[in-house]
Amino acid sequence: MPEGHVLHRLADELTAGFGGRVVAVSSPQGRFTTEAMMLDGSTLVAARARGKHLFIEFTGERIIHVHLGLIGSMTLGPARPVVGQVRLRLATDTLVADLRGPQGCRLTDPQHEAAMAARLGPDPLDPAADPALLLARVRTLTKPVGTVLLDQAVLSGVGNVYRAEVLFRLGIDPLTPAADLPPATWRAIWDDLVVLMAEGKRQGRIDTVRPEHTPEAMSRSPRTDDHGGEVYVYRRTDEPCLVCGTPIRRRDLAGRNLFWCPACQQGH
DNA sequence: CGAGCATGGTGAC
DNA sequence: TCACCCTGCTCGA
Repeated sequence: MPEGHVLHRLADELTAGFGGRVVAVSSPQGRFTTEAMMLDGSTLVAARARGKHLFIEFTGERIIHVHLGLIGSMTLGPARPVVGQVRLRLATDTLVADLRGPQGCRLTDPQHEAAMAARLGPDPLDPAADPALLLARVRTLTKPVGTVLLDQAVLSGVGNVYRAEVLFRLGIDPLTPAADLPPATWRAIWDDLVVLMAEGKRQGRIDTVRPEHTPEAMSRSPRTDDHGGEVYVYRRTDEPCLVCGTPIRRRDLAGRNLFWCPACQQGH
């Protein structure tokens, strides 16, 4: 369930719970045993997120690079027995972090982290990110905006939910060629993502509906989807648009399900 | 209880 | 473009 907000939240939790502490590192499942043994008993310095990548730094410039992929998860909680397949466990006397089903988990170094960071576009959750890099990049791209938003080299941290929701909120047709959108529109996309993703990080869920369209305001039932948030179009195929009532549509774009309102999203 | 699917990305072809 | 990674949930039989 990971878009960028999940990784940034996780990085903060790891730093708060394990930063400056001696950490027991293990790999109950066995796929990371060699690396875990080298780190076991080391002090965790800090954890950082860059887009959807997570970097957990230990003393001696040793860094665990984690990518959760589609199905991976990392959960923090009180000390408890290992249940199921745990690729990596970080533990103190009172706190445990279990990594399950990640796409990637490897021991690397600062050079590798820097190289990875260099391949990523600006991250709306990075306070130091420069949206000018995004604007310069998209000026030459003819692919649809709905495709470009998922390209981590152009913009990092955005996933399939934020893609659909930010395009709806700004009334943009997802198939509009990226370069056809005026710079001001791309700037508006960036600004909206900064707000939405910061809120997503803070709440631990994705909420994108404006106050006037909330379940309370519209006397409708709250949404109970996997990510738990209130959204306009994501996974609402054939349901009425919360703004105009037109059935929400779905199609494949960039290998992922795209959801949009054909009536509200005609502009660019 | 099995099939299908999912907020993601890689690598083979 | 597709198989695959590998987990957890939902849905239909």
